[in-house]
Amino acid sequence: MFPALDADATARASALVGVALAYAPGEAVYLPFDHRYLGAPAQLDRAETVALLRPLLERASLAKLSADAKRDALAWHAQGVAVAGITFDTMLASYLVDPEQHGHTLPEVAQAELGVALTAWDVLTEKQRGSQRTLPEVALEKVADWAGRSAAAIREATETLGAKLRVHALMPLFTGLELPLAGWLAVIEREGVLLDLATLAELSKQAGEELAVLEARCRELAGGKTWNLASPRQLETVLFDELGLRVVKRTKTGRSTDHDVLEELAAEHPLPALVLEHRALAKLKGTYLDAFPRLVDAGGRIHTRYNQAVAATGRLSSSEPNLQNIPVKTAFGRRIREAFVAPLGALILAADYSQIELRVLAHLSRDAELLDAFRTGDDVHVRTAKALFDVEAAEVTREQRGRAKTVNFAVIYGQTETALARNLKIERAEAARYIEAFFTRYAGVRRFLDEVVREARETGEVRTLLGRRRLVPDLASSNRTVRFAAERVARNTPIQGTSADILKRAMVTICERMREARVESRMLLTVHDELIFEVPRDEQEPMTKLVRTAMEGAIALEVPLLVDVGCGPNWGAAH
DNA sequence: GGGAAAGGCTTG
DNA sequence: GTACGAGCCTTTCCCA
Repeated sequence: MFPALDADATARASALVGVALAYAPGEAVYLPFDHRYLGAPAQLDRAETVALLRPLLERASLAKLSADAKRDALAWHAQGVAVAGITFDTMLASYLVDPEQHGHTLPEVAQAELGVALTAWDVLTEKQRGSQRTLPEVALEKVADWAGRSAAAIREATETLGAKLRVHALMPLFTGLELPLAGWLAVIEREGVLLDLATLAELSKQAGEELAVLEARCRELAGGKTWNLASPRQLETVLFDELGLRVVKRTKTGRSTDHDVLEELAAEHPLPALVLEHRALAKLKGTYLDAFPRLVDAGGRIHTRYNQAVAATGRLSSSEPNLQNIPVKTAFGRRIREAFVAPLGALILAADYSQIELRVLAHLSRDAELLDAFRTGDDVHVRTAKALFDVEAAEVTREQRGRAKTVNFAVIYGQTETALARNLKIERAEAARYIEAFFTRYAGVRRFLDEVVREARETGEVRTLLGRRRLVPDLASSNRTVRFAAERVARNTPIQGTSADILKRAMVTICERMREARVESRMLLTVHDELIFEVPRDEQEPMTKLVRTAMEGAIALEVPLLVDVGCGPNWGAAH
């Protein structure tokens, strides 16, 4: 099926650069590797191979294909090569065709698209307990064979996936949004964000002392017994067997001690509240305060990975470390954000969309009341509160606004009255009344959501405003639980996914404009509806304008998009 | 001793 | 029997 590969050329290219196969030079380059493989295999000269491949990679018409464009761009940048003209990416294409059918790594795509079983990385490197070969330690013939087959699979999959992108009208999203975004994500990841280690150390020390105090008090309350507070199993024994507290909820294997349970039991005994406090603090210490210092580079920066082919709705996810779940809700948690700092002479600029999902819902549903709320600039939660509690805007209490906010989100998530009741800690009938009141006030929203589900049943898919699709086969399930879950997915995905489309489009535009304007500012982080930048002080004003303009103008909706921008010495102060 | 599952916590 | 989308930590359990 494929022209015979020149074994020597294959081996040379593979081994030298990590693993790259220059295939049919002059036409295309297929890159079956990512940045982890740049371990400079010893057999060949790195500079020689970089020199060999550089002209291919830096010329737009030549460097055509890639399994994972972002990784390639990162890896090559480390070699001093600016990859240009990546025009395909099997990972992103597979993700757009069907985001959740299977994973989108090259072996998974090869299996699904071609029925070809590629050797897994862990098999190639003979990973066994405690040991794994590095690429240079793998026999050259094996590496070459692996690289060659991978490159051939990319070539084949590019054909099949390209056809599917066209059939499903996904090409504009692919070439206009996801592919350019991949390159910018590589730049963002490479840049990293500066951490103030002294702040983290101080907070860790405080947390440690507080945890010790909590442990001592818990021990007293448990009758002098010492146990591991981090163990739900042991806590179960203490609470229910030794203290005789009542069982609120069960897990698969025992009696639950989760947050809701402990909150309820707090009314009967002082211990649960202390355990809650301990858990929250231990979480912050373990996940952020103690983990981050180990992850910073020599320049004090921390580099996350933005996964572009994971979330089924089209959102990005962040890992190693996840910088999209940095605490914000508690006072102590917010102090962790203060450790994300700007270097001397610069500021952190944070820009976030105001209520983007509700605005998207207003646009998609064309509901008159919701459109009016956003066009007149009213507080939409207050509007909902007026409907729920039958009061005038001026009479809405904070408590009522908070409940209305929860109801607004409940609708976006397709929540049922049972779940809303549990969430708001009210009777089911009361929750049902809220939901009914919401849909009476926003009648167009109900029509829209019903229509989304109806159409999804017909077509088997839902789409976002930019045409991103998600398949929902479970709408036809005979299992009620499964079917209802699919209906919630069908209702929520166009809203969450359209918001993701908008933010991604803003990211690409902003990065392009920043490059054109030759600013020193850098985009550092993205958190679903928020973008974080590092901005030299003398660029604060132009950057504020650039970012706001691009975000608010990312797409024209039936309602305005509003962006809040703030600056400060750190992430915490920028809001 | 390693890996997977379970339970729980963080975020938009 | 029910909230949408994610990732990471510790403990527990199982197996070689």
